Amino acid sequence: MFQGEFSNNMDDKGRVSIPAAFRDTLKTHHADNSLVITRTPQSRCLVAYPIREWKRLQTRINAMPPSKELRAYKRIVISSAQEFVPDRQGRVLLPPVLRDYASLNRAIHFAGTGEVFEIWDKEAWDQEMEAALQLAQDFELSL
Amino acid sequence: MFQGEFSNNMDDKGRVSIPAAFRDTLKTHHADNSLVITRTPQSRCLVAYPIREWKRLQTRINAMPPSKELRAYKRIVISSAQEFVPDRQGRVLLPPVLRDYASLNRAIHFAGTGEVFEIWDKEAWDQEMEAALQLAQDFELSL
DNA sequence: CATTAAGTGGGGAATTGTGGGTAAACAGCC
DNA sequence: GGCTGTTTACCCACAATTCCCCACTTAATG
Repeated sequence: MFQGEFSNNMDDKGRVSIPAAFRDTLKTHHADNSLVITRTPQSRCLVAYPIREWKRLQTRINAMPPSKELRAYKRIVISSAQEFVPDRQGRVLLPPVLRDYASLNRAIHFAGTGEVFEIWDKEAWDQEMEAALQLAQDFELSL
Repeated sequence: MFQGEFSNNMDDKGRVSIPAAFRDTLKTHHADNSLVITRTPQSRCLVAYPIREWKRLQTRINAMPPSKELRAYKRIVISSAQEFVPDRQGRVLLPPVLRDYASLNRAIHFAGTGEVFEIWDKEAWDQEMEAALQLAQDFELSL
């Protein structure tokens, strides 16, 4: 289970430390410290899957009937997917394609969402938070 | 398995480096570093097949009953197909026919799609991405 | 305080990508 | 055919990126 939020800095070479908490859950729950990182259509951020979860997603996708939307989804999610093994310091080097998509600068924000975790540019995350606040506020009033 | 996306530049002579990751999977999974590159009717991009995959496609095509559509398909896909062996630096020289079809300029984008990979003009790819994003946003919610 | 763990920075070797040079192959043209 | 200009194949050299290691800083721990 990936839980909690963490902020780390990407260095000039494009490396970011995966939060230790996440590396731990990888080790203990997956016995394998590699990650598949890819885009996601719903926001301008990246998603990191443990291999097992990634395979599950793939089989779910392959079981779906073909459609325009599915093709689009595959283009976004599947084609950009790459496997990463953190280096001895627990970092991964994010390639330009992924960096660009999520417009990652120096400050990176990690957010655990259960089976996977998201990788955000800190600023983008903060904005998303603001927007989410608004939405949730209005929502609560109607409760 | 061709996975991940990569961007490289085509030089003035029309040469592009095949991403090292793709050359690797060619080496390891096909023991043969030659590629068949051709047009695809689906989008304005090129598709690169390892020889084995190319042959599979051919046999599938040959097994089909003749039709107007098949003839059109063959014209697009088969006739433009050419075999390439990357040079010592891992590049191929894309001939004008192929370059024109995909309107390749300097910035070239490679996208792995499993058994094959696609070759796009970077700009065209970005546009495709935008469109795909629109389509896929609602779609993902249903996963 | 020493000690451990986490994040960060940087050096150097190896790999990958890019630019060019030269000679062979090819095409068009007188 | 022989000449000429263009394209292609093959080679070398440099630049940029990536990989793998070590070291420093800061914070948490006993």
